[in-house]
Amino acid sequence: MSKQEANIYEIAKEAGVSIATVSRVMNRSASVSEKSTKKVMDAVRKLNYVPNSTARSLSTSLSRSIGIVVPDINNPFFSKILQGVTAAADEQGLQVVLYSTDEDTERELKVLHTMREHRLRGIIITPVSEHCKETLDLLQDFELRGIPVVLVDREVDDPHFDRVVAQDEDGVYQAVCSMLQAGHKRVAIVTGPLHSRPGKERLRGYERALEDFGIPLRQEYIRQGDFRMERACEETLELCSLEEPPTAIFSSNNMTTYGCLKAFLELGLTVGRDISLFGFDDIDALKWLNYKLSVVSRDAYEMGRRAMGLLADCFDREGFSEVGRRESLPTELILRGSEQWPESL
Amino acid sequence: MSKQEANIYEIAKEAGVSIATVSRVMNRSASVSEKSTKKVMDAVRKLNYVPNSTARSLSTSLSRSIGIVVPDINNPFFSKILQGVTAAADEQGLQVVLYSTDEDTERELKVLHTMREHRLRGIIITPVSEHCKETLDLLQDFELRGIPVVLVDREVDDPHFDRVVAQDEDGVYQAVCSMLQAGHKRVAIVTGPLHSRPGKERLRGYERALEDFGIPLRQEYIRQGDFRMERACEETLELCSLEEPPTAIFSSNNMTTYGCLKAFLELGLTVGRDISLFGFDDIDALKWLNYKLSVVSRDAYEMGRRAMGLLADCFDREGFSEVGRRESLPTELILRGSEQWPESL
DNA sequence: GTGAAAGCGCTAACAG
DNA sequence: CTGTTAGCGCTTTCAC
Repeated sequence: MSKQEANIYEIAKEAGVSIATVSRVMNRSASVSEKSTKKVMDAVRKLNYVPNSTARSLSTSLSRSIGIVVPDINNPFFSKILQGVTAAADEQGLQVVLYSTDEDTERELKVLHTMREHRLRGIIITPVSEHCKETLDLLQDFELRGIPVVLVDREVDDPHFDRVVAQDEDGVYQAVCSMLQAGHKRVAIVTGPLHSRPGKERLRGYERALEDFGIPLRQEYIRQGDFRMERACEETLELCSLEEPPTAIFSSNNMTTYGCLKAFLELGLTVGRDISLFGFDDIDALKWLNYKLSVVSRDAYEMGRRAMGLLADCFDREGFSEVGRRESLPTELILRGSEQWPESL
Repeated sequence: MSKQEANIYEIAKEAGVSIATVSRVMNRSASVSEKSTKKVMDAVRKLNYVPNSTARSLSTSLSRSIGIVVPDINNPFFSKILQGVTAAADEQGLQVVLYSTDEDTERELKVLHTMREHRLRGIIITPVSEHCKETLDLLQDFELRGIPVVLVDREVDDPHFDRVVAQDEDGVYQAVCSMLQAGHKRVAIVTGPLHSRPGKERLRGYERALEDFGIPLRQEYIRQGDFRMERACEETLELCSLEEPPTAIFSSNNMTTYGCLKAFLELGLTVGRDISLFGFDDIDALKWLNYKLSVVSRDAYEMGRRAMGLLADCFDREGFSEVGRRESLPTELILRGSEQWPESL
């Protein structure tokens, strides 16, 4: 019953060499004679030795773990990002420490504080809000301490950080154009929170498309949402009860899309027959159910991978550049027909 | 540009006390005079000091992080568990290190190996397979080293570990009974992998229900799936093309349910009109879309919390008991009508 | 090619 | 109440 962990001294003793030699063998850091190597390896096997990474981190003052902060683990978009990050981190031999903020600024600050104690090598984060001063301070503090930060999807008021985002505006622009081309004149949008880059950019794409088609913006067609189903449902209900309701709606994210669909159900409206709908972010469930919804799609998994890539890059470079790099991934228009002019109109 | 981290010595010097006093103040581990406390706190603020948890871990040989190993981050069931675990861990001041196996035994072994280097305080895992000897060895090795392991949902061939599971058999039994009560005589099941507890138990629930209703089992109605959509779709297609096709199907998990629905779509069958369906695990997307599917539901979030609870419990106790505890959470029958005798039959 | 020894930053006796 | 000191397990000069 050896509840004890063997340490480097025991291996050295067992192998009849010094701890320095053991260390060299374990890290292949310098050449060691074949004879010594074998003796060490035998001892390692015999005592079932595994080096203690905590001690190693302390000694080298270099951690092997990165932190990732997501606002909502359950949203498929973020779990895909998480998947991308963990896959890429694994390839680099890095561990991923997971933190969740539940879209709550208070929790975000708390999380960021505890993260400071744990010597993380770097941080990947989708901040709750883009204008939270305290969050920004904390993130800057990390960089000051030599811990690089990479933003994903959402940004903060500081061009300094590296970031990976999608070309939201462009995607939405094309999506709305496709609706307008289909003959729609009254196109509405349920936006995301306008204090965040994604929310703002998607709205801008919508506005630009309307302008290009010479269609004046109507304030009552621009409903602000919060990327959550409930709110989106309410806004959609109100949209549909306008004197002159829209014939098409653009929904700004996956949860918003569910909200729109829920509202349609309550009103007895069928997409493609009574109204048109275009969503942002593809939804596996709908796809599998063969629900013909056109969407602006992006590769969340790849976004996660890229974020890890940028971070790993920072590790290699000395110092930090004044202005962060910005990886902007393309979006893809997936047309499944729901953008077309509804049959019954 | 203080890219340097302040350490306990600098604080001690700045405050004019010894490092022991600083340590005591930071940990409230012993009483320190008000005067000293204030001096230390001032120094801490001035130098923006944050204790180094790596050094602390090494010194106390007590880690503040636990590892969680999931087979598929993207499956909502596991992301809910993850949510429960992180929430509970957070309350205990513990960090969560995330590992993903992608349902691959090779990756699981690799992950488990790297986990040994990182001094985790405990481990929560849903193993890929229940009979993998190497995985079992590794898990036992953790326990031997004083690192407790808690199993979630799936088990391994060793009663020693603590575990949290759902009462799958019972839930499925009741579900199938409700279909039989509705008048169905030909009820099929698309199972999960039968080398895992969930797969086996759910099949047993199905069998027991049929027996209790005096309906002989028909092998052609028991189709083995793998908890994935594609396979479930194929099996369902075959089921429906039998000479005497079933009038009702029980699907053994959320992905399987998608597979069944996909098959129905291809065949032009509508649930509730042409065939009955009962699923295991509720699906948010379907619920939001007001899709009337009856399901056996369980609280994955709570399962995650319980797992963390059991683990925390192990930390407090000395030594390990011979036989692990087993928390068995109830399932809930959510009847939405899809279990009823189809209209058109 | 190898070993001795000085840290990495902190905790925890042990004296005072 | 406070300071001194010896580790925690490993890496890394610096001699030999």
